[in-house]
Order: sequence, then C-alpha cells, then structure tokens
Amino acid sequence: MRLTAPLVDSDTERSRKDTEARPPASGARGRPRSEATDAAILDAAMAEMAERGYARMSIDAIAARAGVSKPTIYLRHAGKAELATAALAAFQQRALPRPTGDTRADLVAILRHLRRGVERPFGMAMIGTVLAEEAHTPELLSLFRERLVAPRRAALRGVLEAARDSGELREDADLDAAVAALVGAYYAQYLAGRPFPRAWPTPVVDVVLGGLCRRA
Amino acid sequence: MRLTAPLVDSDTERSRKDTEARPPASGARGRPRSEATDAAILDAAMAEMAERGYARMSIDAIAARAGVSKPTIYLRHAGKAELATAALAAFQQRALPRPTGDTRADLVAILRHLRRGVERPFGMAMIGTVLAEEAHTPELLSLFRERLVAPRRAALRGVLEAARDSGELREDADLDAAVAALVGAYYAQYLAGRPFPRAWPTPVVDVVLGGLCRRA
Amino acid sequence: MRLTAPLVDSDTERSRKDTEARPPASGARGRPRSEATDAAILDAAMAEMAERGYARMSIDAIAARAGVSKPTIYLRHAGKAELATAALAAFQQRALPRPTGDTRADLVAILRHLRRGVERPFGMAMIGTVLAEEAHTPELLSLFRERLVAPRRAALRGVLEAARDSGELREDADLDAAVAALVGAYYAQYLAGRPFPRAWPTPVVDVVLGGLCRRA
Amino acid sequence: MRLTAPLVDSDTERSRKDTEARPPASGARGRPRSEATDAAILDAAMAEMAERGYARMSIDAIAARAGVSKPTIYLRHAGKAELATAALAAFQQRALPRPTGDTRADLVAILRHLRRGVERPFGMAMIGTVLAEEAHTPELLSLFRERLVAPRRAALRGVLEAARDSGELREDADLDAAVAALVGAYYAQYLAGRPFPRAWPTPVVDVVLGGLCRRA
DNA sequence: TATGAATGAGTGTTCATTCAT
DNA sequence: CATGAATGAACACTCATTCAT
Repeated sequence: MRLTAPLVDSDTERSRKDTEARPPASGARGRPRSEATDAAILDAAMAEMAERGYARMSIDAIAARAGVSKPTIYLRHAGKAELATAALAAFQQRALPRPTGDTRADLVAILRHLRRGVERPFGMAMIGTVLAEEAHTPELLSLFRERLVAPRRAALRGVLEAARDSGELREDADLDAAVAALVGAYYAQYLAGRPFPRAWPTPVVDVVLGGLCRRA
Repeated sequence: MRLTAPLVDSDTERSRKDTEARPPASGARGRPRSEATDAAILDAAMAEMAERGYARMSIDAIAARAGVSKPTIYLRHAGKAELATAALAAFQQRALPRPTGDTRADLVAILRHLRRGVERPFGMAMIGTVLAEEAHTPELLSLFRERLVAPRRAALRGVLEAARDSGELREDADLDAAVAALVGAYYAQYLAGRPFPRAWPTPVVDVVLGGLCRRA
Repeated sequence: MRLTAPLVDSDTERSRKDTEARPPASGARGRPRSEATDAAILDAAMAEMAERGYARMSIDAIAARAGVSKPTIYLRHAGKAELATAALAAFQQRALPRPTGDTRADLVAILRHLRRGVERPFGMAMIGTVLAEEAHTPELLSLFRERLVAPRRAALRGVLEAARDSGELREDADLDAAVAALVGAYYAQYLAGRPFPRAWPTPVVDVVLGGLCRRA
Repeated sequence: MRLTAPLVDSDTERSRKDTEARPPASGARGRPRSEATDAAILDAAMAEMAERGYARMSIDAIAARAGVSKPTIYLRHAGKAELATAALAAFQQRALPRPTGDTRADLVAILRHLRRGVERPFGMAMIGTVLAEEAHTPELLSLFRERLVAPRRAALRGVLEAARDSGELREDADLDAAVAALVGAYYAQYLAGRPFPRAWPTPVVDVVLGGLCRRA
C-alpha cells in the first residue's frame, strides 16, 4: 500500500533493478518478491532522502511510507547506504528534451528541464545531501553524477558542439566552461536565495551565448 | 588543548560572538570565560559540520575535538542549532580581493578566491549540508547566504557594475545572470566531478564576458 | 492516545494493558509480544517508582531491573510519564474485603486492608511521589485516586451508608468527614512517625463510630 | 536581590541557623556573611522544594531565585540534601492558635491552621516530597515531623487532654487515635481529590468529638 | 567573600539492525 | 516471504558539584 505520493513524477521510469545487494535466489521457488513492493521501497527511500536528507532519513519512516516492514527492506538491501544508492540508481529523471537544431532554443529547453528538477520540492536538498555525504557515502555523489548530472551535461554539450561544428560558435570557445556556467547559474541563484524570474533560462543563455562586452 | 588542526586558514579572522544564547555577564566579576575555549569550540563545530554534516555532527565529538566538556559548550550555546549557526557566523572567509579597475582580472581574482573556498577540504560538503538542512534548520542556509554567498556576489556585481558604468559592457547586460553563471560554474563543475583545470577561472570569465558566438 | 485506562477489572492481578501508546497490531502476524516482558516492565517501573520516586526513577534502571533493553520499553510505552501511569494503572491492590453486615467489623477489615497497603515497603513513598509530582505529572495523582483511593473510599462509604440506612447511625452523620477521618488516620499516624499499635484500626473505628451512633 | 516572593508567610519566623554544615570561621575576620543572603537562600530552597519537589529542585534555580551564585550556596551548605534540610529546619510555620478552653472551638481553630498550611500552593506537594524521599534523604521526613507535624499534634493533644482532665471526655478515649483522625482527615480528603467544603473543620471535629464525649 | 566557568555522570529518547514467529 | 519484537550504541541535553579569579 502506498502511504504517500511518490517523489518521482508520473513520466518517470524506473530502471532495471540489477543493483540489489541481496538478489533473490535463482530458481522461482517460494513466493516471488513483489515488484510493486520493490518499487514502493525505492520510491519511499528517494522521497525520504530528498525531504530529510540521507543522515536523517530513517528506515522506519521508509518502511511506513512504503507500507512494508523493516525486514522486508533489509531482505532487499544490505543496509541504509545500499538502500539509498539503490533508490538513487533506480531514479530516472524526466526525459531530456530532444534537440531541434535551434541552438538558443535547445539550450533554453534543457535549462528549463533542469529548473523543473531543481524547483521540485527538496530538489536542491537532494543535491545538498549527496554533497554533504561525500565523505561518508561517496557512492551517492557518484551515482548522482552518473544518473542526473552527466546526461544533462552531455545534452548541453551536444547542442553546443553541433553549433560549433555548424560554424555558429567561435572555434576557440571553451565548451566545458560554457556548460558549467549554464547549469551552475541555477545552483548559484538558488544558493543566493534569489527568486527565479519567470523566464530565467533566457538571460543565462543570452549571457553565455553573447557575452557581456559591447560588440565591436 | 587542540586535538586537530582548525579548519579555518591562518588569515581567517573571527567575528564578534554576539550570537550567544547565554552571554557572559558584563563587568569582570568571577572567572573570565576563556577566549581560547570559545574559539576552540567554534572551530571544532565548524570542522565537524564540514566533515560530517550538520545532522551527523555530535556535541560529544565537538567537545572532544575542542578539548572541553559538553556543559562548557552549553554554557555558550543554547543548543546544537545555535552552536552550528554561531560557528557559521564566526567563520570568516579570507578577505575578498580588492578591485583594481581591470574588469577581467578582478573577476578572475574573485573566482580564484571562491575556488580556494570550494576546494578547501569539505568546502563543498559544507555547502551541501546547509542545502540539505534547509527544511530542518533553515538558519544555516540563511546565515550561509548572508555571510559567505552574499559578500562574494556583491563583489562580483560591483566589478560588473563599474564596468558597465564605464561603458565597457553592453547597457542591456543582465548582471544578475552573469554573476550566477560566474560563481555557479564552480558548483556545476564540482557536481559534475570534473577536475578543475589549472587556470579554471579564466575560461569561465572569458565565456561570460565575451560570449560563445562568433562576432559579427 | 489514551492516557488513562478504563475502570474495569475487579480481581485480576494485572489489568488489561490497553493504555499502550503503541498498541501491538491486531492479528497474529510476526513475533508476538512477550507477556512476561510486559509484566516485568510494569513491575519494575512500579518498584522503581515506589523506591526512588517518579522523578528519580530512570528508564535505564527499569530496563535493567526488568531484564530488557530500553527500546523494548519504548516499544510499549511512549515515554516516562506514560510508563509510570501504565504501571500505576496495571497495579491492582489486593481485593477489598467483602462487607459482612457487621458495621464495626467491616470498617476494621477495610482499614486493615489499607494498612497492609501503606505498610508495604515504600507504600507511603508511593503516595508521596504522586503528591509531589502533582504539578509536574498530574496524571499520576489522578490515576492513583481513581485506582487506589476511590475504591477504598467507596467501600467505606458503602458500609457506612448501609449502617445509616439500617438505623444504626444518626441520620445527620457526615459520612464524608467520617470516611476522611478513618483513612486519614493512617496517613497522619505515618506522617507523625508514630508506631502503629497492634490493633490500630480498632481505636480509630471506635472513635469515629462513637460519634456516628445514635445516642442512648 | 529577591527574584520572587518567598513561600513563607509574612508572619513566619526563621529559626536560628545552627544547622549549617559549614559554619563561618570563628573570629570576625574578612567580610561577614550577609544574613539577608542566608535567608534568601533558605527561602528560595524551600519554595523550590515545595514547587518542584526535592528531586527536581535544582541548585541553579535556587541560586537564581535567591539572587546569588551557586558557590555562595555551597559555602553555606555542604550539598543539596543539607541545603534542603536546612531550609526545612529554618522554616517556621505560622504560630499555632492559643487554646481558649472551649474544646470544640480550639480543635476547629487548630484544624483551620492546618488547612491553611495544606492549602497553601504546593503544601501537599511538600508533604509528598518528604514522604517520597524517605529512602533517599530521611532527614527531610524527620525534620518535617519535628518542625511541622509534632507541634500541631502536641497542640491538638493538649486541647484533648485538658478536656479529658476537666471531665468533658470519656476516661477511656484513645486520644492518639483521635488526633490522627483529626489531622488525617485533611490528608485523606486531599488525596481523594475531593473539594473542601467551606466549613470543613467543623464536621470532622463533630465526628470525632461526638465519639469522645461522655454519653448523656 | 563572592563570582562565573568548568565538569563527570547521568537523563530520556531514537535508530540501524537482527531475531523469532 | 513477511511480520512485529528486540537490541547496542548513540544522541542532545542537564545537574550537582568544584575550580579559578
């Protein structure tokens, strides 16, 4: 039974659960594990981690939220850290927008996608917790990078590379720095506690694409 | 007795401790409160918070690290949250570089200053913990913004405004987006797990100042 | 959540434990809660409260005395106050003597019953602690009144009312004052530190009855 | 400086402080101890003990209430137990009413005096705490008996003996039981949680006296 | 003499984890 | 397979008492 709505959106997909610490015995003897239970646990863990942070998230709360008992969780995951990483590994963000060939519009679309993730309740807290736990549970940060950060950066980089190859950009443009500036602007703005204007992605893209200096 | 080296750098200055919940009585009666103990507690708290995060940081560990007993801490700080905020408030980053009038050099200097803060051991974990604790202990994030984030943003903005006023920048430049892109690039790069090239600030400043697009 | 239990039960040593803050799930799934442990905890709590008083009674000591761990206690009782009230609620004094119709003998029998309670080791200390805690933990006193004081008063009053109805006592006899004088004599004697003579109840009953009986 | 009104009434007298654990050095060298401070400490201790009970009363709170520092207290009293007993020893209740020769009126007057003590805020809590602490700090109960209980019992007994000697009472009346019934009625009524009628002492005296008086 | 600072030993409570059914 | 019961280790915080000024 679901106790609360899951953190993930409806168009979220769950990836294959091949990261479990305690795989079910091969052969199909006995009652098979419920896939719905598997998913409920991972959803609950993800939600708790986002809302309360890894350190504060409690197995008890996850069990209650997923509507299962604690041993049911431990049967699937070796411990708190493994549960958290499994939840993160299973988490799939919304599909990134497909590039259209219009560089500016594509960049804005990707930043809009990022914004939805960051503005989701506790989205920044989730980023915070993986950073805060780096020393204690480094897998969280690596997984976060692999699952959430890297795809977005790749998408941005793809758009920029295409633009460069088509001659839209300067040959010597540092695309790495550009990608960092584009996505980082969100983090910086949030950390500064400043409100996001309605059409926030546009000015950022404009700055990065066009620069601040007066044209010759 | 100091158990560990302090987190703060040698050129760090400690700000006035006016956030204490139980201020020492004015006048000089009785045994004076040891200033070395005051500092040791705040240093230890800051270090524990950076290394383990606010949720995991324990008063016991802070007491041990500072070489004092727990009641000595509670004499000065009303609770864990107050101790953490006091440590944050007392933490003074290195002085920001003074602007020279050379826009590009000034921006690079400020970003270099930021980089030293972020690359300090557990620097990003500190940012992570204030973000992760936003729901539970919002004072941490607001204090962090006030003490660390805002001054840097103001410095960056000052340099950019001067440049705009002197005609160096386009009149319509969105300085807010530019500041976010400049400092955010660090966060994004760290979160991506990518190494920082030797002269990292330069490409970022170049992108923001000059833009990616080919000039007309 | 229930703070007090209903007024059920007449003869069983331990009343039904429906005052628990975290009741066991109905149905028989999972490991059943040990009834021996339930009882051991309540007994230990009652003993500690009588011996050391509510304020001094520690969960640690109760756990040790009951031979269980502290979380085992917290599984059953929401906190120290709830544990103490549960112990008090579960405590059942010896059954009161049944009235025989002989007024004087019945009163003496009830006072003898009271005396056994008061002379039990720490019996008066138990009364003391519920009085001392009135400001801090008023449930203790109300439960004590409900479970221990009220039944005895009712029994005494019943005997006196029967005697009055049968014409043995004066019509205008103040039964309330008489009941108070009868049971209060014990408290006063104890508080005075005076030894209880062998047949103590008899003189008290004689003093009080003499005042109530119809004059010749 | 007095922080709060003292528990004791204005017509309360303080007895000689010859129970101090640490008497001042003989000879009058150095600054003499302030008698006002002595009294403030004892008043504060008495009030705290009545309000919170011996176990919960804290030296810190007493110091604050008395407007002194903790070492000032420890200079005069060897520890918490000694402070509490000193406070109790120094406590003098209102003077008992002088007997007039009218037995019934004298008894009522003494019970009225008792009632004022019992109904004083925390009066019963004070009785409770000395009972609760009997195992831990038996001096409290002995002192309470000596200072508060015994004088009242003696007064009651005096009135009754005079009445017996003057032929008002039966020769064989058990005065001990009668005294216990008279004062105990208060304790019992309070413990039962029943309200005290306006003229409460009268019915109690009537019940007890009726039993003692020679029949017509 | 008096102060404020400092402390060792606890307090009630919670949590990740394992056990018994 | 799944449950509820049980636990060792920790947690933030407090108190009676002593120290240094």
